Amino acid sequence: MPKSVTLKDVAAKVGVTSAAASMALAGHERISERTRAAVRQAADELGYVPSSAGRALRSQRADAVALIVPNSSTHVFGHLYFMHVLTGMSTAANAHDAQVIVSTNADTTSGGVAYERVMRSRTADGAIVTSAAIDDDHVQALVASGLPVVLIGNYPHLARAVSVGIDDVAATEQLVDHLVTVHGRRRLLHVTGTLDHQTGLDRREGFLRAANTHGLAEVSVIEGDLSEASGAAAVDRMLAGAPEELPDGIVFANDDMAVGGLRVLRRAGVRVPEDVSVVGFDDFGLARVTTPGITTVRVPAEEMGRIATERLFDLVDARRTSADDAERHTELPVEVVLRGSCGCDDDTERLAT
Amino acid sequence: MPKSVTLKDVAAKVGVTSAAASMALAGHERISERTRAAVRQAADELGYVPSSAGRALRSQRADAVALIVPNSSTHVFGHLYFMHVLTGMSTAANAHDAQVIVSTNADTTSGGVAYERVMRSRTADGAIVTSAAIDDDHVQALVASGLPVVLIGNYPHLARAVSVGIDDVAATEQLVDHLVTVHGRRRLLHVTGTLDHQTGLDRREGFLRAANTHGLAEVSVIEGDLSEASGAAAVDRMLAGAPEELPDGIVFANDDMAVGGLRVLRRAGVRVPEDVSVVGFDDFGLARVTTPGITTVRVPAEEMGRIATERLFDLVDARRTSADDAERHTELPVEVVLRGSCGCDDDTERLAT
DNA sequence: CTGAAAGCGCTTACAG
DNA sequence: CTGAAAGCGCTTACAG
Repeated sequence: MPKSVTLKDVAAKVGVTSAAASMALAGHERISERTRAAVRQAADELGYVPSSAGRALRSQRADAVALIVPNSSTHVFGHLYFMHVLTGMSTAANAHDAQVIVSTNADTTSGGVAYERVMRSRTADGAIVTSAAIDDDHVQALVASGLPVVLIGNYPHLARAVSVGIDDVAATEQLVDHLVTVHGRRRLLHVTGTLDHQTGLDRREGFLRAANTHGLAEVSVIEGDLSEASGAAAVDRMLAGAPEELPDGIVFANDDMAVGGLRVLRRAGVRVPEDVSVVGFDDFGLARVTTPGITTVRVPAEEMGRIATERLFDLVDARRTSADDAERHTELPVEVVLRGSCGCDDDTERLAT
Repeated sequence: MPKSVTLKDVAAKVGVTSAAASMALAGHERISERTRAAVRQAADELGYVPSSAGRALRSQRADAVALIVPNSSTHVFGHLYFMHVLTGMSTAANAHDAQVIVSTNADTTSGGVAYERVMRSRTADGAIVTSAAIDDDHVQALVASGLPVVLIGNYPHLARAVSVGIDDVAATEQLVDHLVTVHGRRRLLHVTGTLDHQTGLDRREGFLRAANTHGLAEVSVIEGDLSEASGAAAVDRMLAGAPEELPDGIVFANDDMAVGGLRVLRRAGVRVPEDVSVVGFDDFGLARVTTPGITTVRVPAEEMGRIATERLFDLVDARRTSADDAERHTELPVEVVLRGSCGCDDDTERLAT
């Protein structure tokens, strides 16, 4: 293995102290222009790269941010979601010359201690936590500990936390509006997400609110868990009902469940969208690919990751200065994407306001 | 922000030196059982977590591994692929109490210097490089530098590199065998992947080899780039040919292109699988969801990530001992997954040998 | 203005 | 056997 080049090596080559070399590379005024140039050249020639450990130890800053993936989430939320968030984080982190650490909980049992370990060990200067359950004590503890954390999603019970999210209630209302207003659907079924997550509650709330607004009498709700299988199961249950009372529209709390639902409907010979309109939520990749394409709400996961990370760097920097108390929650706009599953034209995918 | 607890704090609480406390926590024999217990208790009470920077600086080891994502790849390869690899890496890294760093190249221009920076700065002890182009000089340089690196994929031109991959040639041959033997297809089209990646070359090679084995006279090849759009474009071009010479089977080098191809075929009124059999490659998530489902080869991306990381830790450890020269290349088995797009029964998804 | 020490937190090799 | 220094690589605050 190649011996790594230290600042001392660079300094020795030029004939200055390593302190001087450090300042030279930092472009410090007090080092003469000539010396600075010499040091820079020596560093280049030797292939010097500062040791992250040395720098971190001295500056008390790791120049890294962590994405915390709760152990339950890999299954509950899709791979695609995390990758979008990660992409957004990378963009922001690159802009700050910081590394991105992905922290998955090793064991399902001992749970969230891992969160705090990462933070207390100062491996990362702060963390992004996404898709945490409402009653996740570890997240609560992490936020309460005062370590820099930005949450993705809505956490009304964690009022002090900094977060980035969308308006799930309003977005779901928009979907229902569309089904009622454009496609004349009135017997709607909602298949919920996990109800221990705020998104699950909010999307259900949006569904019920819009149903109420439109005076829909025959609405039903089945609890799902965001998995393809649970979407399929919900439709199975639905089809077991009286034929004349079958819903003419299904609002799935995410696209995965809609995929499972579509499969069951197809096998049962129920035509989508002729007999039943279907809508999903997320648009992380699947909805575009099915036949028909799934009308859905596009969640800007990548932008959420990017903005959350920007906010996180604000927090980290604020610890040195103390310009705290910017806005606590950032809400991003979403778009409804119209495809074939609701009854719109599948070929010309359109974005509704 | 909470002041972080150091070893000195723990030591002070017990009344020993920090050196002794360090040894106590490490379970060192020379510290009495009583002291060890006292130190452990103090550490617990104070919530002590070792500083990763301090430890890394001292031990010359970061306890972290990096996943390097070449800038070109985010678009070329799917999000799902990286997430599978990342999941596998996390599993292995957790088992070694190591962090996972995701390193995306910031700028498209200056390119791969970022690779070496991460490594030379010792932020990570080693790196996994995946989906690198054949002529990627940066990867070559990284491997040549002697820093611990494990490649995912096949790199015949980098004979000394440690790598984990699958046999793309044989897998593609299996697909063709299936189309010919089971479904009687003989006029086959291959839509290639990117030909500056070994997988692209190997899958084409497998296609041509099998076509030759079966004595297929009317085969054609169109170059693609793994994107959905390029799959669609390839089929557009195919459909522009003489109707009586249209292929009766298409072998796409990945599922994304197959998705694009299916869309175009559907719009053109060509029935899949009745008129044309379609197969893809990867099975990272899309192929299961389309209608019909896409017959494909399941690439064990998660396992590749896990095993590559295990190999990487071997390399990192080998630098201290020197038990080098295990096997250079690990080849993992793949499965053909039969779905509806080739003509098999879509409902009972089967795995062929 | 500039040289060089001190110290971030840790662990091991050394001195007693 | 045990106490405490030395040093990993870095940068800033201090002494001259």
